[in-house]
Order: sequence, then structure tokens, then C-alpha cells
Amino acid sequence: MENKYQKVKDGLKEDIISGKYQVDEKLPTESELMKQYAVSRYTVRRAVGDLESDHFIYRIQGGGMFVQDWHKNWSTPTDTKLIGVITTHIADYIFPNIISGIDQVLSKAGYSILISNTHNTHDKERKSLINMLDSKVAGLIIEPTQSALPNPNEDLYQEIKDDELPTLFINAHYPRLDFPYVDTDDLSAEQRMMQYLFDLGHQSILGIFQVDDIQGVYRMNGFVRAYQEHPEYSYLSNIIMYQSKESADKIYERINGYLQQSEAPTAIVCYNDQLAIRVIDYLKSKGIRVPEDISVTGFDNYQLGEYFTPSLTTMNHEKERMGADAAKAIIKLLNRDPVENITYQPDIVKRHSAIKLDKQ
Amino acid sequence: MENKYQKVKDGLKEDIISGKYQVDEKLPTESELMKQYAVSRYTVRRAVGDLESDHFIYRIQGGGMFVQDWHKNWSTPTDTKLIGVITTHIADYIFPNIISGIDQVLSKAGYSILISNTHNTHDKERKSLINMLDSKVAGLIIEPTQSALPNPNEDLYQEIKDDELPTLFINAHYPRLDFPYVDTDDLSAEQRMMQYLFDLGHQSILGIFQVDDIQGVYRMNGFVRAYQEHPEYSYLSNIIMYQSKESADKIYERINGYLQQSEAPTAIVCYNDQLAIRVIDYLKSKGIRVPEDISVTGFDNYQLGEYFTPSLTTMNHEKERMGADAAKAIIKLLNRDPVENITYQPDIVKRHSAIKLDKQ
DNA sequence: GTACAATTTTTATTCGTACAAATCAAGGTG
DNA sequence: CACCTTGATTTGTACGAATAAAAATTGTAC
Repeated sequence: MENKYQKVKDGLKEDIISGKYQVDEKLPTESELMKQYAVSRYTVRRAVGDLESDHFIYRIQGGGMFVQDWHKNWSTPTDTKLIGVITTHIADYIFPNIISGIDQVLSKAGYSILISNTHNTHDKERKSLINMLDSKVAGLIIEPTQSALPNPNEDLYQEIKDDELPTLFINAHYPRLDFPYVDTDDLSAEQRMMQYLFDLGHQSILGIFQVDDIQGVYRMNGFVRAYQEHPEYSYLSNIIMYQSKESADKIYERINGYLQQSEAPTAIVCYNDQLAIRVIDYLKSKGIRVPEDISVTGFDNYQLGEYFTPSLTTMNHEKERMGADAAKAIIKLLNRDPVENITYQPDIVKRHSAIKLDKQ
Repeated sequence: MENKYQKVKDGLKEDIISGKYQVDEKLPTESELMKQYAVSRYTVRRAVGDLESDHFIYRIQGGGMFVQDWHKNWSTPTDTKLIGVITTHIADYIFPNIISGIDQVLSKAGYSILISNTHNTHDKERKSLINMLDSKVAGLIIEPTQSALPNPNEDLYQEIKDDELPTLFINAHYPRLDFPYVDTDDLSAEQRMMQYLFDLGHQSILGIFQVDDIQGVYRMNGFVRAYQEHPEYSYLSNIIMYQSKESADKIYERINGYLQQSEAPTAIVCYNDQLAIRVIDYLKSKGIRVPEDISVTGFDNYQLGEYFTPSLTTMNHEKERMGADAAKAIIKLLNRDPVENITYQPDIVKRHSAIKLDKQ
């Protein structure tokens, strides 16, 4: 990052990897780059010279500079015992459990796991995919990144499909891409959770959903569907939608807004346990008791949720099983056997963060 | 042969191949070459720059130019951008965070992570190692399996050493094998934690340690060492040792035994946060208040520890940083740069599960 | 003699300039 | 339309010069 030619080099490399410049597409000329980066011709030439020896570009005297076919060798995945696993996160939340489930099955079958994460950005997803394909994996297990948004890496997925590389999605799937998947019926699960709260006497419920993940959208739809079946108090429903990059403070602020209004919510339904834990912490800091003053529910049955105070009422998530099922399916795909999609119908885990509404 | 820089390049290459300049021997300086070939500095630098990217020479700023070990085919065709990571577990304990730290650095540098776990058995460690070597990884990051015991895979490690495959250990290291490592000073960390409890007025402390983990043994040694420095009340010390496969109920039972005795412990030091959380939950279920009746400390600074009630007093563990440092070190090793061992001295995270002893 | 500071050497980065060589687009000619 | 010429564009080679940064060497003081 220090040197100018490094900056130019990194900038161009980034543009190439991100797909801004396609293979064989003409890059800006030296003079254009000089202006663009405000450097001398030497610096530009030093940068593109390095990129040329790294086989990222090729140059034609008098013609220009072009993107080299830098990710071409990964077309014949034959004898590698390597399965790529791409998730949004590695260390956080439920993903270690999913990966563990995958590992249990795959390592037994003699496969190694090539792991990568996207931090829920399409940019990193692209890099991860390219890395995987370069490493000549025999198959791919992918948890989609920001699955609710249009995916800019569709070209790569199309290539994967054309190459018939065994690929399977977990947790969610891009609707436009026809790959097999293992996921959870988030919509009806959240609907069941809502019915549970209705049964407890709650009518004014605030739902908070992360809407750049398709799971969040489905869960929100479940929330809405539940209210549709109870039109008599559907006017009491409130929803907060947020994006993964949004700061927690902003969400808290919006929660606070709803708490001030008349007929304030008596229960909060959270996108997942991670959020629920933070929301409970926020409510506590405001002197609001959970569940006495307000009930809170999560989703995913996070491992340590039962040890919090109050213990979390949540929806189960078949973490290890999902990983194991995905791994078994990928092995089937490797053997050219057909696989069927799997959708779990999880159960409510009733604990103490949601209780019967005390009517006065 | 036409261009000047080609002539210089060919001339030097010839001298190197013919043996005029031996490996690691200093080449003429740039100014000498300028005179010798009667060309400008640009031309000389262009020539030696090419030779450097062809791995015929290496340059040290201020030092000079030297002949690279060019006939070792091993350093040049290592195009595999694959780093093997072998840990005892994938999903449990702190490993997800460590792997995340590794990933952050390596993926930025364009490497992929090949992951494997040993479930803490030498047998699986052997399989993992062979798998990694077969996959032709460019480097290895290894968390030792049962490092306290003699290692039956020493032959493989010797091979790795002979092949000069960049390899680094984390969390612990086999003393007999001279590989670089990154680890934590568990012993003195636990000793500091004990001193903190002593300062809070606690004298009767129960330590619970998992002893099939070498870190557990070190932490236990820290516990013992702390009492050795306070012989006046070392008779009040109590230790529970357990194995990872042991059931939680059995541990609870044994805790209960210590709570019954006279001069019962006023504080419990747990092997890690995971255990501490469960212990606190058990104590609560018995009607014992934490921290009012008894203080509890953990170890590892588990991510969500601050959200529990009471928030966990614990010892920090540089999880991500350990991974990142290991990754940086392996990149150095790949570049044939020397690396130094790193040992962290973690700090106490003072929260609310351990408080000053209320003397009556 | 050793340890530290100052100087020199050496490579690294970056600018400017000039001309050569290949390519490309446009226009003219048969 | 096909072919050629021409001029502009673009990359390739080459030189000179200045400052920065790291390493090696020398000088000096204790």
C-alpha cells in the first residue's frame, strides 16, 4: 500500500478480479492510467510489468493491454479429493457447527475441506469462488451471501454449472440458480413462532429482520402471514428492517421509537439469536425487564442461548445435521447420483424470554 | 540478443549457470554492471529485475544482489496457493476464531485454506498430514495433538523439515521439533488470575481443569504456582481434574462435594469460559448466587461472555490475532524470511462474575 | 577492544524525456 | 470494394537525475 506502483498494481488487480474488466477486454492505456492515478509513466509501466509477469495481463505493442485468461486451468476437476466450503462467516454464530457437521461426513469419506468465508459481501464471495476454482476442488458447498439481493457473481455460477462442478447450497439458495440445496422453512417456522406468541396473549408484536439475507425475508414473510391470519389485530404489527452492515445503535434507536408509541409492542421477534441477545441487553440497559415487561424471541437455537438470563425462547436450527446432510449430498453428486432438496421444519424451543402476557 | 537489457540479462544468467557466481555469492553492484556493460542504470535494473522474477537472483536493499538457489526446482513451481491448517477441532472451543484470523490474512494474500482436524488423536493427525502433503500445500499451520505425549508421527515431521516445507505451530509445540510457533503463556496467565482473586480477598479457591488439553495442564500449573507463592493458605486449595469426554453432571457432583465441606471455596476458577458458563448455571440452579455467594472466573474471553448475567470475568485469548500472526509468519516463511516465535501474555478481563470477598 | 554514532555504499522508488516499433483508424486511389 | 498510405495512438527501449531506505563500513569515544 505504500508504493505508488503497488497502488496501481493492486487497483488494477482488484478491477480484474472483481470482473470490472473481462478476459481479453482492453485495459486503459498507459496515459489514461497516468492521469487516473496521477503518476508518471514509469510507475504505470512498473505496475503493469509486474502484472504481466504474474500472468494477469498481456500487452501488445501498439495495440494495448488486455486481461489475460488468468482463471482458466480449473476446467477438469477429476481426481482431487477436495471439497470447497464457502460460508458468510467461519467463526461466528452457528457456522462452526455447520462446518463441523460437514467435516464429520467428508473426512470420513476421505475428503479434505477447503474453507473460505465471504463476510457477507459479494466482493469476497467472488474472490472465494475464484480461489476455490483455481484450487481445482471436486465439489462446492456454498452458503449464499446476501441472498436476498441480486447476485453480481452470477457469471461465475453459470460457469460452474456449465462445467458440471458438483455444487450445493445450504441455509439459502439463489432462486435464479438451479442448484440443489439444504435449507430451513423459515417462513412457516416464524409463522409458528408468531402463533405461539399469539397464544400467549401477545397482539402487539415488533418484528426485526435482516433483509439482505433471504432467510430474513422469509422470516419476515412468516411474521406478516401470521398477522394476515389474525386481521383483527394486524394493525398492531410493526416491522424494523435492517441491513447487515447497519450499526446496532441505529437499530436500538428505532426500537426505542416503537417502545414510546401508544399500544407499544409487548413482544419482539428477532431475526436470529445473535440479534435477540443484543436486543435483550439493550432493553436491560434501559431498565426494561425481559420477559416481565416485554417478551423477546430469537431464531437458530444458538448453542449457549439456554445459559443467558433469561434463557432464550427460540426456533431450532439443525446445524450439525444440515452440514452432514449437505456433505452426504455432495458425495452423491460426485458419484453422479441424483439428490433431492432438503427443507427442515424446525421446532420451537420454549424457554423463558417469552412468557404469557399479563393483561391488566 | 538485440536489446541491451537482454544482453545484460543473458550475460549474468550465463555467469550464474556456468558457476562463475556461486549460490548466495554477491553479484557485482549496479554501478559496476553499468560500467561493465556500458549501459545506463535503467538497463541494468531492467535486466536484474527480470532475473529476480525468474528466481535467479535475490536483492537486498542496501546489501547487494545475490545468486538465488535456482536449481532447487522446489522454490519455483510452488504455484499452489494452498495453506494447510490442522487443528484438534474445527467447531469447538476457540478454533473458529483462530481459523478466522488465519483466513483474514491468508485470503487477502491470495491463499486458500485447506482445513483438517485431528479430534486430538495421533492417528487422525497422521492421516491429515499425509493428506496435506499429497495436496501439495505450500505451507502448514498446525496445532499439535496431545503435545504432552511422545509423538508417533515424528517421521513425517522430519520429512517436512527435510523438504523445507514452511511449517508453523500454534497454541503449543512439540518440544523436540524445532519449528517456529505462536502460543499463549497459559501458566503465568492463570497465575495472574489467581493473584487477582487473592487481591479480592479470596483464599479458598476451587480450580477445575481439563487435563487432556495441554493448555489445561499449564493453567492448572499456574493455579498451583500461585498457591505456592502464598503458602499461608495453600491448604485451602482444591482442584478438580476432568477429561473432555466426561459428562457435565459428574463434574457438578464433584463441585457439590467441595461446596459442602467446611471452609468451602469462595471462588471457582474454570478451565475456560464454556465451563464457567455451565458452572454458573449449575450454581444458580442450586440457589447459589454468583457472584454474591461465590465468584467464578473463566478463560478465553468468550465472545458473548459479556452478555451473560453476571458478565464473565475471564482471561483474554488472542484468538484472531494468533491466527493472523500465524498466517503472517507462514507468509514470511514462504518468502524465505526468518520468523520469530511469539508468546502472548494475555490480560485479565474484569467483569462481574468475580467480586471482592465480603468478610463476615 | 567494544559500543555507539556518523558516513558511505547500495538498492528502491519516482520523476522527466526521447525515440523506436507496432498497431489502428481514416482517407485516398485504382 | 480492395488495397495502400499516412498520421495518430500505444507500447517498448533507453538515458539521466533526484530522493528514500536499508545495509555496510568507518570513525570515535569510552
